[in-house]
Amino acid sequence: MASQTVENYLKALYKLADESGDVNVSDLSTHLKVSKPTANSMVKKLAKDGMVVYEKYKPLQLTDKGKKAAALIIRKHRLTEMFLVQKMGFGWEEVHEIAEQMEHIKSPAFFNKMDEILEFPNIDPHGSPIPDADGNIVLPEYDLLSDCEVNEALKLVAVTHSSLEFLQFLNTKEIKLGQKMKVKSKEAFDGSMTLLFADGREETLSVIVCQKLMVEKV
Amino acid sequence: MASQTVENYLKALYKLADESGDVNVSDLSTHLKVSKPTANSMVKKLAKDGMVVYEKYKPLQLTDKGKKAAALIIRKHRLTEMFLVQKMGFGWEEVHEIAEQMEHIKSPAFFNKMDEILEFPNIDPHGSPIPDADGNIVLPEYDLLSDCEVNEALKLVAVTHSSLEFLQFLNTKEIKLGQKMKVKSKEAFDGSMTLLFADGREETLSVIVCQKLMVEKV
DNA sequence: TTTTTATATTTGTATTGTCTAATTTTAAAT
DNA sequence: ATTTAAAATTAGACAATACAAATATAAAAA
Ligand SMILES: [Mn+2]
Ligand SMILES: [Mn+2]
Ligand SMILES: [Mn+2]
Ligand SMILES: [Mn+2]
Repeated sequence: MASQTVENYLKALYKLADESGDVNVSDLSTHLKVSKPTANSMVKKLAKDGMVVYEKYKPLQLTDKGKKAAALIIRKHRLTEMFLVQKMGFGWEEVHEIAEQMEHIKSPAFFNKMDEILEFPNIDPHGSPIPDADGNIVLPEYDLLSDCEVNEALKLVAVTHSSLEFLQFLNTKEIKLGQKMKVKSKEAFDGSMTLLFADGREETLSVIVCQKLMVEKV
Repeated sequence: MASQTVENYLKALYKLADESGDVNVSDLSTHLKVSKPTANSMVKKLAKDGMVVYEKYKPLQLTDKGKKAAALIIRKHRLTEMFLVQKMGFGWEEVHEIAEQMEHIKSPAFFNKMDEILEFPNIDPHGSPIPDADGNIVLPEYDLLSDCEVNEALKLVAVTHSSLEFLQFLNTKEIKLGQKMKVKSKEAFDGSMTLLFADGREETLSVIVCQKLMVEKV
């Protein structure tokens, strides 16, 4: 059974590859807030255990085994977040830190029960897909709000960053997943967008925010 | 913040003192399935941290600080067990192992939410009292079923051992907390008791079982 | 009181996961 | 083509947690 430490490395490798293609030891050390030698020696250990393909000075790659292990941890993380929000009444901004710990619980029965109580959800409270029990994940095809044009009718389906500060900012603006909206205007100068929500509300968001919101055309 | 390892030692010291008065290093090493030198060095570390009063070759004692820390871990354990049974549909025999891991989650908000959802329970699914948020615990005054006499009217209020095997045994006999019963007979020879339940059912239980059941006179 | 046994402790070693400092390799800039 | 900078690796150390073997102490038995 992998230690919590090893599990966190696997998850980090998976996420970094997902976000930015090639992953190097520095990325990993930055993401996990450990020194480069620490990340380096862990990578060698993971390679020895068949989790990572590793050649000195080359980008890191998870093996299929490593990917599956990582996906199963992410499954536990996201099921937990969904449970905390849907069944325990937490806000979407409060659940990440708790899930960060719960994802290491060793009990298939516990997570299966969560899954069942939640009626087998496909996404977590931030719109990220939940891998299935085999570690397979369906990557949804969403658009970045910042790439959308004036007059497009959209639905907010995911946020790509789930920091406390960002989610609290969205809370103050009453912006939630599932909301329908239309792009009213887009500033050429700074990329900021004014959105018209279904309930008539209008909000102007900076490009920095729009780049973190994923939408679907409706 | 105490490590999971340290938390397990504190909890073990608390439980052993509760069950058997004086605790020595061997008891601790047996209970936690570690060698005596390992237990010995941990005890010295706990003494240095003000959790344990320790003098070479003397019985071990938790300080008030150590007792409080232990009680707060036990609080998390028992709240979790209650949540798993009451809100997630687990059987009382399934929850101990999961709670053993969940008790180490660092998130007051998480356990406060559980407490609230459960409407501030006083006992866990096995009838053990749940310490309050300050680590104070009310020790209930129950009787051992094995000490009761013929014809006494009783209510089952707690089990003193929660092993999977014992709880599964009780399940097969459909014996649950809260059930009312009367002692129909008691064998002088082997101490076994025949109980008459409120629903008319009769069960004969060995003294070994009766010594693990706590009752209240009604 | 001496001997035996059980318990406890010390000593020395291993593993995991971390660090800093020094060195090496690769990539980028001149 | 050299030089410089960034990235990666190696070397050496340390804290936490564990063990086995050797030794010491206390308690029980003779
Ligand atoms: Mn998360
Ligand atoms: Mn984690
Ligand atoms: Mn328990
Ligand atoms: Mn535990």
